[in-house]
Amino acid sequence: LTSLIQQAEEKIHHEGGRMTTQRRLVLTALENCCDHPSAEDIYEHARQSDSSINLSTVYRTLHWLEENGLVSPRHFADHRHLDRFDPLVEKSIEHAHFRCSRCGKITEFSVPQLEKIKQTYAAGHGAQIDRASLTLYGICRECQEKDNPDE
Amino acid sequence: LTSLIQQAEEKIHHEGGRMTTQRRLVLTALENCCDHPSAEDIYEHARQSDSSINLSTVYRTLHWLEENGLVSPRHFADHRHLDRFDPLVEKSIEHAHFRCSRCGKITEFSVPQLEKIKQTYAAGHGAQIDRASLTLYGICRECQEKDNPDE
DNA sequence: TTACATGCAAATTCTTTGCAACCTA
DNA sequence: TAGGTTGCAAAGAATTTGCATGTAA
Repeated sequence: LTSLIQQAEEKIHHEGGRMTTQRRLVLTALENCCDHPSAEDIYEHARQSDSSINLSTVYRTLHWLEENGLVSPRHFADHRHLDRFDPLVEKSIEHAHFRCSRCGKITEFSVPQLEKIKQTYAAGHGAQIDRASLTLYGICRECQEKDNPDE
Repeated sequence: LTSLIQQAEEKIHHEGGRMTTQRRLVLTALENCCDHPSAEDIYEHARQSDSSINLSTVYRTLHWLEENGLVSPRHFADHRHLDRFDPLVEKSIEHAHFRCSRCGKITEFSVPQLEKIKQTYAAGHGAQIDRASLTLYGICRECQEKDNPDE
């Protein structure tokens, strides 16, 4: 298993891009600074090695890494940026979502295993679980067909 | 099963609040406008009935509904507001997260069922799944103990 | 040498807040 | 009538963009 930096280096060169000090710093921060760092966390960590690095560079690098499958963005329910809402009527069945990364379409589906997963975590960690959020990301059938109209 | 508006009406009165035209419009929009509406979607939908409604009212109502368990916020990976990042090395094991709504602490855990869930969806819908994001929300053991120090 | 990347500052987008006016119970 | 709610406008926060300059290959 190769490291994040090695994989990134390979991809960057493969695309005709360049490995820079700043990109190395962002990659190092991603691995070392903390679990689930925010852009700001990464910026602060990188800053300790090179105080001239800029926040926008961190954002640009993060986007690039994401597009190339080297980081996975996570969206936790903080207080800010609550993007989408589902109305809830009491005891409505828990559902999950699929989101197409190409066209953005969101599809709901039910996941019988979810209840069990919640129970298992609750039992194992003594936590009280209020709700679960499961989203799959990928390419929907329609978008795949658009990509390969001949098949 | 009672409707969202009925449940909201009950809760509002129970808390000494008031049912207003604007709140009714937001609730109606939540049920009718589209799946997974954004605050903006709800605003636009509500506007069609009363063009004087304000976006900040929509946000305030949405927050209130969320605090009272009547809507569930969802966080999809759009282009904006990518809050947290996980580095990914190829074929790293898929993990899920628990986030305590009280203290904000995030715990990772593995979910053997995830692989199966992805495969099932892919097979059923012809989609290509790139990654999954599962987060449980609730109260962690520590925070529960703080709430009930006597038990 | 020549694109590609960067820093900087300004622009955007999304969300929240203070406050006087308004309206529901 | 009284206190919860609203609209408005301005403040905040997080993120993106344009452009001249710097730099890896």
